[in-house]
Amino acid sequence: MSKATIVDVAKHANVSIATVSRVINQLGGVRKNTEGRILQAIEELNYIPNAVARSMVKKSTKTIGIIIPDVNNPFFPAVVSGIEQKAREKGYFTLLCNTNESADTERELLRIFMERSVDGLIITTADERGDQLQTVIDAKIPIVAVDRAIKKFEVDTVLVGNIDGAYQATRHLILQGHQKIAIICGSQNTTPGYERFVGYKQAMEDYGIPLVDEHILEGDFKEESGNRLTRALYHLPDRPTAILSSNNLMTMGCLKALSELGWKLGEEVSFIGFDDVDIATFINPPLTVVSRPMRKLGEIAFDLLYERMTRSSVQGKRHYVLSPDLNIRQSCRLR
Amino acid sequence: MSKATIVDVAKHANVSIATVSRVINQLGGVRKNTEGRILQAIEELNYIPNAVARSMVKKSTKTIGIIIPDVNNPFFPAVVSGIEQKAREKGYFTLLCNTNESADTERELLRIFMERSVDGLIITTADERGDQLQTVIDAKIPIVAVDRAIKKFEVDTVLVGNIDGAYQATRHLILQGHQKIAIICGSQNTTPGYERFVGYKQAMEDYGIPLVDEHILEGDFKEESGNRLTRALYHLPDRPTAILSSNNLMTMGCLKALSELGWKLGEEVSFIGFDDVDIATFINPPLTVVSRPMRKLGEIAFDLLYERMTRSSVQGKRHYVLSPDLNIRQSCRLR
DNA sequence: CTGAAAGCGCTAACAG
DNA sequence: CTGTTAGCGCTTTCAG
Repeated sequence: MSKATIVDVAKHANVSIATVSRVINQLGGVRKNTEGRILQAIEELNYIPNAVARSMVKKSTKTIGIIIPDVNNPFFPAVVSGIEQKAREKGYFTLLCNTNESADTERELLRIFMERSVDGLIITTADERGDQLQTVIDAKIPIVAVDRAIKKFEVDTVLVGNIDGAYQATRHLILQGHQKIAIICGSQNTTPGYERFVGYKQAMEDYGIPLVDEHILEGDFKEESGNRLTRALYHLPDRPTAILSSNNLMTMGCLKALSELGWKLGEEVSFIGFDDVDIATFINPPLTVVSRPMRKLGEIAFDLLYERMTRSSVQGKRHYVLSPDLNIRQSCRLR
Repeated sequence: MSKATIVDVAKHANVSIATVSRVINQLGGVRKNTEGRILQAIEELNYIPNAVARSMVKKSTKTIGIIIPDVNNPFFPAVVSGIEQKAREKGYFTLLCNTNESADTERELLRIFMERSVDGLIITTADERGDQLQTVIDAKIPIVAVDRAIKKFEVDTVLVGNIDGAYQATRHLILQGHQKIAIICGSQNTTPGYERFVGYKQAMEDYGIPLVDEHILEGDFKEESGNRLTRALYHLPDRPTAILSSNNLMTMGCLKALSELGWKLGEEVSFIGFDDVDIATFINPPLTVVSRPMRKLGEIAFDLLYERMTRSSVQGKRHYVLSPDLNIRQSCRLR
């Protein structure tokens, strides 16, 4: 009993395959009686339509590709659940792939997506220049950029206010009396990494606090760098009294370092992290963080994509910038 | 310039589509010269083979479906990365879906997988009875069960030694002098949930320690239940001196509860969790846990599936049981 | 309301 | 070595 086809159903119900197709796709215009026979045949033969064949003629796979740079960063899975929920509602399926921040892997993945004819693409790219997207653009496949912009092409984009978030965090620290505020930056060749630094810098300047080179360290958004750089700060002759970490993974590294060094969080050093981490509320003291609306990001991304995929011409590319929230808990103390 | 096909390439290179197909698929038997012309045509036209059309005739999509019950549990993404790496190496692509422990969602997903003709299925089912797999079995699509067995059908299975792990953990506690050992169980209608309880029970019995009903609580593998049940234990007149938590999410809940209650981990109450959590090593004291080889689980799962998909007849179903490790850190104290 | 027939882009015999 | 041709399972005119 291997895989009934539409032909089998047609024979079984004594109709043509066209009619079967009509009822499968609920196109109407079929007599109740015939429809009944067909439904019954489908049932009896355990017929399941072949989506591959359908895609072939419809030239639509009802599949969207999603590319993220790091599965191990909980931020992305959270964004992805936002996308997936919306997608499933609309009958779309997702192909989720991880580049590990490698531009080469991204190219390869993009090619596979093209081969598999995805109807749309949602991407947090590993290379914001965007040349790798040329073929996708040429094929007129809708693209939505999430969290990181694409320089080379005009595409719908949904970001969060990184400058804003970092500014708020830094100001919070300043208003509490801190002057020696260090920042552990993310990769400066990514927009989020760069912008968070900009927000920090702006706040410092606005409040007339001179920047100290030793207090500005560049990590790579991975845990290890957070750990390493926190240690570096600790061993500075002019130790900072507050630290701003540019993402969740590095925050984890920082926290481990603090604990290992015995550098008392909230007492000897104030701390704010970018992105909420699941332990934020239960470590002692609870962590003040800049939180980003992750699911929302994904939902909006899919909505934008969906419009492009269905409505033939949405004029102009849209740019969304969602606001982050400063989530004040107890890891910052007045000086 | 919308999507060149094999026909375009053939015309451009002045050969037949069959020859083009030969070079695309590297079947050999094509004169160097012709091959050159074809390659050039492909280049010039930006031709990308259409995987949908290929699947249609080859009756293989080079896609495997993966079903997991909870994306928010880091255990599963870890298993999945093991699967994906192996899969990608072999040229397979994965369709990853989450059921949220809903048997209905699982049915729906299974149907979609069938429609999309996945070549194989790796599943951690939300319903171990397995009736929902009937159609997949009928279609002779290979299945590998991971972490949870399937009762109704004989399928390749890869599990971890839950009884063993829980036994080791419990014994460790006992040997440290604990008698009042509580267990926060996972759902008892899942094998892992049940078996971990069995391991606990066996150890208790082997060492002649009577079971106390109030010390045996059933959670649902979610964080909230870990939190709630820990509180319940705390308020018991006969408070336990050690707790065994049946999974990572519940462990997080337990830890939060301990911290909120001021119930001193490692001092007033010893603790062992099933599954490593990323904060295990950096909270104070570091957590003793039963750790499972997650990536390995995924890798083996794919290997088994791959054999079934490629070799026509592998005789008999295989069952793997991987050993967990008791990772001793400092959250348990001698009494 | 229903059926016949023409593809969708590609692979796989089978001929030459 | 290369070309011709028959499908793969389904949707979609176009006729009846």
